[in-house]
Amino acid sequence: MSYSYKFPRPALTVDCVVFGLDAQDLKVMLIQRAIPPFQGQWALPGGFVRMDETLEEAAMRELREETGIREVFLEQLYTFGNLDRDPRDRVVTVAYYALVNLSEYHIQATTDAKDAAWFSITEIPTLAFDHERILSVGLARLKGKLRYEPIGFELLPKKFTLSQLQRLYETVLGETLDKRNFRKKILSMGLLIGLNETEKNVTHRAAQLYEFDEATYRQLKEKGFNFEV
Amino acid sequence: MSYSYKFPRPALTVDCVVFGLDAQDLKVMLIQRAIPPFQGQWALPGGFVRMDETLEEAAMRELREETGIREVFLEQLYTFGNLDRDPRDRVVTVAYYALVNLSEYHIQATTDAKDAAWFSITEIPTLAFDHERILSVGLARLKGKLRYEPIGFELLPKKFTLSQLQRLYETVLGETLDKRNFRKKILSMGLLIGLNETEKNVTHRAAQLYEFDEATYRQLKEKGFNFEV
DNA sequence: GCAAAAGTGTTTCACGTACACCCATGT
DNA sequence: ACATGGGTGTACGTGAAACACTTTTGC
Repeated sequence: MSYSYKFPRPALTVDCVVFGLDAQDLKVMLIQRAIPPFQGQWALPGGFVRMDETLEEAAMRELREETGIREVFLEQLYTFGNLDRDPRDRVVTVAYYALVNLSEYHIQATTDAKDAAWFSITEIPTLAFDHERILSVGLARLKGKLRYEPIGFELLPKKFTLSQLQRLYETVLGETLDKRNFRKKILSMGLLIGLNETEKNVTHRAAQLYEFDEATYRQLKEKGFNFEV
Repeated sequence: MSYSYKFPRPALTVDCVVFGLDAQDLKVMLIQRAIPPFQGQWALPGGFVRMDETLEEAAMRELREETGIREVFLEQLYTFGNLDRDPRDRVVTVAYYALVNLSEYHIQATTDAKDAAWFSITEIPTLAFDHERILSVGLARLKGKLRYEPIGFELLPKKFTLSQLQRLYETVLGETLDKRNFRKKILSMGLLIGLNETEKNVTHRAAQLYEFDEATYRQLKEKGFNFEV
């Protein structure tokens, strides 16, 4: 191959920290490596960046190929460039994090040859490369952003109850919130559309369903509004 | 050269958005390119990542070589990987931003062959590559972080007056702040050490000097304290 | 009728905000 | 003495936090 700039080049990969939320806790998608190095170990989904795709496209493609996930919230996290990340070669990786709605979306455990599975954030196995560090940076970012940007909705179905939303915040942030104060604050922002619809198949009083009002959020944001929970 | 992973590789560079503050306004360090592409145009300092250095080391080295700057606050900003960033080749760049104290530190305009100069943030010339976009992302980050992390002190001399600190916030955030409220808030955090020393060579009443108490900040931070202006 | 979660207001306190005058220093 | 910024306190209003009982539904 021929390059215009004649310098030795690190290999460039993308890796994705994919978060999902189920009734129990926060989950992360991992894949079991089919090939060395770290063959058989669990790792974040990811792979090499091709010459004809942007970084975000590469992250999307790897997610699709390895986990079947499409059209999710995806945002760049951090770029890791330590010298010893990969035992074979110098590899720099651009990490992304993704938020998926685990309830609507029963993701195929396997699309590629590898195994893919959801792990509770409290039961993460030893990971390949420096992926434990990447995961912890991803988790810190999720916690940080959840408070002042409305990204939590990406983890819920389109229609959700206020209790689901509250549980989401409690689970991710690791603290309990007061029900009345939470509802007051969330509803006072005027960013939830109350539907004439309630939960189904539930063994107690059915709760009202809501949708996040993305259009209104964008308008408010332009005017300097700050989402904050 | 021989690589373990046989994929074509994008070239990898680092670029730095270096901010400084003088009596007038916020400044950015630019260098004039000595070689193509974009020869003669202004650009952010930066260059290729070597195989034996981390990304942060590369950013530090480029700063040192091109501008003479050492030992500054440096933090990763974002990684830019569009296909058309460089007309000659696929180049991915990891951008950093740096904060320097422009008053103590009279930076050599030229250390390398290129010209280096400070530009007011309001008078930025056309920049090479996608550096205008990188700069705008850097500025947004600076504004965002200034509010909830004590990074502003990096732009001031070690000993500073409260008015200097307030002017810094006003300049970067682009809004005026109430003097009494600003002092009350800043001092109530207990993170400034009041010195038995005042300004020198000033044509009016000399103001008391303060230092940022980094050690105390770190302790408070561990306990969950959040800096916020 | 009972279990399980939904839904609902008020009081209290802390903090943010608005605001104006005297002081010290150098020329 | 005058010009320039340094330094200081209070009153008010908003929003965060604490807190408990009734309602609905399925079993």
